[in-house]
This record gives sequence, structure tokens and C-alpha cells, in this order.
Amino acid sequence: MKIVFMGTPDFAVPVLEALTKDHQIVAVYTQPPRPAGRGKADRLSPVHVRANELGLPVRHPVNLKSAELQSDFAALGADIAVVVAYGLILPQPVLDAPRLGCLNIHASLLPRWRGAAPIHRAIMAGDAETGICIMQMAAGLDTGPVLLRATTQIGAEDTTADLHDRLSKMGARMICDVLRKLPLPPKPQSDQGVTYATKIEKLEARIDWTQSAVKVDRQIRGLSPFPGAWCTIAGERVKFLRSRLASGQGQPGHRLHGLTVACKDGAIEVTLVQREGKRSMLAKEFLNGADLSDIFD
RNA sequence: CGCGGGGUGGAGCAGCCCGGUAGCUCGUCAGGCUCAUAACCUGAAGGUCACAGGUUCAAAUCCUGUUCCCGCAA
Repeated sequence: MKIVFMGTPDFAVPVLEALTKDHQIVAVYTQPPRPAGRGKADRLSPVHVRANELGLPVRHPVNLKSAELQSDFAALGADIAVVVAYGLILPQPVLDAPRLGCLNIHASLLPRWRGAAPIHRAIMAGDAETGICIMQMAAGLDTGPVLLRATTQIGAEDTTADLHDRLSKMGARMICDVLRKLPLPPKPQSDQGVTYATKIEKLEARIDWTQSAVKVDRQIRGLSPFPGAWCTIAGERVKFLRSRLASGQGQPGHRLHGLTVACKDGAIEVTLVQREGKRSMLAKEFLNGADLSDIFD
């Protein structure tokens, strides 16, 4: 099939790669290069980079509001568009342009966690499972009818990075399935159980040790690796990237032993950390180095 | 040229400001102790101190350039 691919971050890359095997990608749409990272230099999106490597034509409009851009899109004559974490609202004319419409890969069990950060939110909420939904795109935010759905368990020590990886691969496999089996019966989303996965704010990353151990643990795992939950130790900012619940009691923020820290109730054990200016390291390695303050805040 | 931290035996760090025998916590290897252990004791191996210049009697340490890694911000 002739496919238009629309996506931006790493999550979308495996999907693009999978599609190129059996289909013709007539264009790749992605977010425009923006100044990012350390230098301030314009940086291409991960999808943009991969598309270049694959020799695919890339388009990166700031939005799709103009009639001209919309007719350019329609002129591609695609059978279908596959959209995954693109980051732009698609106007109705765009949704209608491909012969078979637009399909979206969403990393949650819709209608739960519609929106921008479904993986982070699922972990932070302590969900036992999440998954992938492939839906026929409609006007609203992640409201379209679902064509294919699959679930995966969220392990007690899973981080967003872990799930992100797993779900990305699932999505890639599933979209290929869907394209092979079309047409599939669209199943409208329930209007019960709708929740929204709002964008992650930097402010959410600061650890508050007066929260329960369960919440702190979910926060650490949910925000790993980005933006990374953190606190300060003797004035130095330290990110915690993996953790698990531990036994123990104490003053919130006080280190009980190793990297086991007391919360409001119970404690958590941090297993992967990253100091400023350093790469991430196992708790064991971290503990070999500096002698630690006993109070984290 | 957005701000900033760092590259020291296999790992994590100290030493650098105030140049002059390379140290700590682990790991590894050998031996000992122990019913046993991620425990303990003894000993050993292992480092061109990122790279290249410069200053100096002498540079991990001071100066310059290069390169790689990372935090903030976006």
C-alpha cells in the first residue's frame, strides 16, 4: 500500500521501520527541526533522522492548517496514513484525504489515558496493565473507534523506558497486522472510563519524601528516563531512574541504609541513579564512590 | 558560539586551588578462617592519570588546543 507516515519521537521509529518492509512510504511527516540539546543547534526528530537514513522524503510543516499544505498532502494519493506520536492536530481535510483514512497507534487501553503521555501516566497511576490500541482517527483527541487492541502487564519494577520499548514494538507489529487484515470492524470506544494523560511537567519530577513509598516508587519509575525524578543530596541534584519498594521505616527523606530511603510510610530502594554531569549508574557503583549524607531532600 | 560538571588500575570516587614517591571503596586472583555466606583475615596482580603541545630541574596537579561523556535550559 501507499502510506503516509506521520510521527516524531523514538517511539515512532520502529513503526516506520516495520512499515517500510511491506509497503511504500510516499512521505514522512514529522515535527520540524528545533534548537534543542546542548549546543542550541537545530536538531532533527528521531523519525526525521531515520527517514533520511532510509532515503524517504520528509516533510516537516509547523502545522497543517493551510489549504496549500492540505492539498499537498492529498496530492500524495496515499491509500492510508499511519500516525504515531506526531504531535500535531490533523484537520478534517487531512483525515479525509487518504482513501482509507488515517490510523493512529496509541499506547494505552483506550479510552483510558487519551492524550500525550499515556505510558508515564499508566505507571504513575499504578495500573496493572496497559497496551496498544490502533484506531481509526476521528476529530476528537484519541476518540476514534478501535480496530485492534492488545495488552501487556506492567511489572512491579517496570519503568517508562521499559514499557516504551515493549509497546513501541507491539505497535509496529500490530499496525502491520491491521494493514494486512483490512477492512476490520471498528469498535467505538466506551464512554465509561475515559481519562486523560496530560503532558509531563518538569515540576512533577521533584521527589516529595512525605508522599507514600508507593507513590514515590511509581513517580521514579514513571518518569524514567525522562525527565527523571530527582531530589538533592547535600545540595547536589541527583536523579533516580529505577527503584523498588523496600521494608523499613523512618523520617521521610532519611536514608536507612544503602540507597533505601524512608518515605511517609515504608521505604523505597533506589537501584539506578544519575548524578549531575555523570552517566547513570547502579546503586552499588554509586555507593562505592562518595560517602553519603543521610538526608535526602 | 545558551549555562555548567566530568574523563585517574575492571567499576565508582579522592588527589588538582598550595607542582616533587598514585590513594579510597569495591571487583578480580591466591591462601586462611567458617557448617555456611554478599561475612571476616592475609597477600597479589592490575594505572602511558582522555589525547596533543607548552611552562618547569620536576606536571594527574599550572597554561593552550583537540576529543568523548553528562546535568541544566530549550
